[in-house]
This record gives sequence, structure tokens and C-alpha cells, in this order.
Amino acid sequence: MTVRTRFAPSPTGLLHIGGVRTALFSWAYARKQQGVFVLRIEDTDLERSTPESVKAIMDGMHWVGLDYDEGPFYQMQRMDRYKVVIQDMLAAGTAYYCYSSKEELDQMRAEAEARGEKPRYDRTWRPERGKTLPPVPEGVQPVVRFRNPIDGVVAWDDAVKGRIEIGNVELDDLIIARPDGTPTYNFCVVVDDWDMGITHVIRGDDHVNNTPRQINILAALGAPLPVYGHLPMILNANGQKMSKRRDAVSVVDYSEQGILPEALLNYLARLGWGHGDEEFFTMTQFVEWFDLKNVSPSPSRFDRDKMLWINQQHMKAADNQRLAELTTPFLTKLGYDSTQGPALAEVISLLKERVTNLMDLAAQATYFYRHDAAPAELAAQHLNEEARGRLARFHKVLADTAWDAPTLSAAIKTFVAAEGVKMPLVGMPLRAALCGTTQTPSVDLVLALLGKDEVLKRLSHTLQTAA
RNA sequence: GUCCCCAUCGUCUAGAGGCCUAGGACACCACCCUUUCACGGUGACUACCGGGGUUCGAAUCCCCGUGGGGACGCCA
Repeated sequence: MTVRTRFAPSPTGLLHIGGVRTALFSWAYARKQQGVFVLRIEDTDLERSTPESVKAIMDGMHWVGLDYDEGPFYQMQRMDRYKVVIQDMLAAGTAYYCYSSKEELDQMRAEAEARGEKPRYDRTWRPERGKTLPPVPEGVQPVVRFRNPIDGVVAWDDAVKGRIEIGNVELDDLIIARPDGTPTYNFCVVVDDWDMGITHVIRGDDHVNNTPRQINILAALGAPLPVYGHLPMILNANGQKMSKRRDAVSVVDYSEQGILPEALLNYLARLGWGHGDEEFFTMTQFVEWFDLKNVSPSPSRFDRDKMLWINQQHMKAADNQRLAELTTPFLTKLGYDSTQGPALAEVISLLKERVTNLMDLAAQATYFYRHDAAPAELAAQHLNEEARGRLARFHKVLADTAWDAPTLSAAIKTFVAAEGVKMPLVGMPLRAALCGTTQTPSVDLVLALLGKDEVLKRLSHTLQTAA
């Protein structure tokens, strides 16, 4: 049988990092099993669902490169189907109308809580043999409730957590349709998973206690049960649930921070899953290795440092031309034009292993595209009179030097020897004068890339202004 | 409060009864490399939550405790 998995976000905001991880594992499982990955938009919450959020989810999926084979399916477009199933259940007696008002339910909840019990519906309107239902109140639009079994145990073998059992006593007769007839989450999911032939429901840990309810509905419908696999939560550095206020939770946050999509995925894959000692890998490898059996059952904390390290590894492995394209927007944002100066890809090849993200990469690249005087403190330290004199002499040497890295390197060495000083006494002032910082790659490489005219110009400029 | 789940270095993890005086990675520290900063290399530091069992033998199995997380909506 073909494996079919799905990712079913609700469009009530940006694509969440936890969502990406869920999608990733669901996707990887489908790919590994040569199955089908379905995207379904759960938009039955009319209050909070927005088309912008739908777009954000699609954009996020696209950015991260998780491709789906079917969908997106929208629950709002499946209303007719849900209504048919609800009528079937009403007819079969597996669901019933309930006229209890919201106020009554609130009261029930409050009372149950006061008694230290789990808040629950008291089943007033649940039909039983020999039971007389209260008279139907005037003008009240009823909700439809699922007739959950009273006793027994719902159990399933969770693909990541192992066997889980929950007593039906714990379960409520949940509402499957609102007074206006619109179906609710747990019901839609069941019908969708059934209709879409989902074989493996891979989702977040927070759905564990929806699972027995859904299993009961599936059973009432006579539908086959999928395999369930509940992924552990991702916690923030403090061990708390990720929050929008405190944490970077949406994928665009990461893209704006200059994280490569493949790096985000790689990092997320390692959160709650492991394959021996593998840390740095491609999605192709991940898919090859992936199995739900190796997913950890316990929640894990998000570690920004490790993500940045992974990102650095991916940057080192990435094509420079591609990185140049990805870095350009960051440079533009900083107010620099990378077409005025050395090829950005070459600048990047020089800089990329010195940074952990595209944002920093852009920041480092700036001195190739604009010459700013060294900050006063730096100038005081490296551009004193002695240093300026030396730079002036070096300026003359450079004017007669052929412009390639090996020749420049040799010229520097010769000059250093002639001056009778140590390398840093030439290198540091050069960096400060040319780049406005002393933290740069090897000077010969910087000189070569900057170009002769530009170097001589910058040097002259510094010598004039620093005096 | 009730129910469910979880528990190896600070963090992510390897580990499915003997291979474990517990391995890898990030972070931290030291040293090496080095023209600065990085990268890279070497090394140090550091963990099986506690208590009972089972067993010749337990990080691995069972029970209890403790701690953490999740869920208890006419949200999804």
C-alpha cells in the first residue's frame, strides 16, 4: 500500500518553526517510503483564517523546499462532504443534537473544576435506551455532538512514542458541528484523513489527546485507522514552548536572519532525530536515513548557536554565485551596490567561512564596495605617524607591482624585510587604511580582489586625511 | 486539579542487558596553525534525575518518587 502523509496547518499566521519540522518529518517519511505528501489547509476557523496566512504558508514551504504531491486542499471547500457525513452519523445514531447553551456549558465546566474534576459535558442530550430527553427549547439552534463510547479504552501504537492508552471515561461527547452547521476540527480531520487516504498521521505532540477522539470517530464511521506518530515539541532555550513574542518562530524570521533553507532543515532534522553521529547532511541523505523509529519521544530545545554552526557548514558548501544572489538583498538593505566593485561571488568566496549567516556575510562584504575612513580608535592604534610613513613607502612599491595575489604576497614580504619589522606592523595598518577594520582575510587576497586602482586610491586618501 | 507523554554532558544526540572506565556535535576553556579575525587541527571539561527491584550482569527491563512538557474550547 502506498504511504500517504499530510501536513495540515491552519492559516492563522506565519509558517511556524514547529510546523516546518512537522512538515519536514511528514515529507521525509513520504519521500523515504516513495509515498505521497499532501498539503491540506485547515481553514474552518473563519475568525482567524486569512488568505495572507495561506500565502505565508505556501511561501514558507516553497522557501524551505518541501514540495507536496497533492493539494493544497481547503477544508472550507469540502463543507458539503462534511455535512453529508454528519447527516449519516445522525442517522446512524453515532451523533446527536445537543441544545445546551454555551452558558450552561460554562457553568458545567466551572462546577467540574470546583470539584477538581475534568471539565466535561454532562450528556444531557445524549440519547440512551429508555431515557427521556428534555423538551427541545424554542428557537435554539443545536450543535451536533459525537456519541463517544462510555467505557473501554482507546489504544494505538504510536510510531514514535509506542503504545498509548486512554480510557473513554476521559473523553467527552465532543461537538462536531456548530449551530450554523459548520464542522469542527476533530471531525474535519477525521473525514479528510479518511477521504484523502492518509496512512500515516505525523503531527505534533500537542495532538496526542485528540487522537483517541479521532480514532473513535473513525471507528464510528467504519473507516480504516491510520498509523499515528506524534513528534516531540520544540522548546525555546529556556525550555518553554516557543512563543511569538519572545522567539523567532516563523520561517521568514530565519530567512531574514540570513539562514539558508537547507541549513534550517538540517538543523530541524537533528532536533529530535538522529542517525549515528551525522550532523551535517543534505535532504537527500536525510530522506535516505529517515525513519520514525529514530525520532526521539522527548521534547528538545532550540539551540541558536548550533543552528548557526550548521548554517556556516552549509554556506561553506554552497555555490558562491548562489550565495551572491542571496546576499545581494542584504547588501542593498545596508545601502551598498555590489555591482560597483569586485564580483560579489569572489568576495564571498573570501569571506564565507568567516561568518555564520548571510546577514553577517553582507556586513563583512561592505568594505569591498565603499571606502570609509578607519574609526578614530583604530586609526590611533594602527595609523600613527610611523605607520603612515610606512604606508606611504608601500604605496610607491605597490604602484610598480603586478596585480595578482602571489606577486602581491611576495611584494609584501620583500617590503616587510626591507623595513626590518614584523608582518603585523605592515598588515594591520594596511587593513585599517584599506578596509576600515583589522579583521579581514589575508591582505594579499584583499588587495588582489580590490584592484590596483582602488587600493592606491584608498591608500592615498587615508594618507591625506589621517594626517 | 484531572489525564497523557517524557527523563544520558549546559544544549542536540549515540546507546535497543555485557562492545560503556558512556561515543559524536554545538557552546565553553587551553594549545597548535596563522599576517589580524575566522576556518581547520589537538586536547581538556562535563552526563546515564533519585530510590527500590529483575538479572551472573542495567544507561538500557519493571515499580515508586521527583522533575519537565503537553492537553483539558461551539481554536486548530
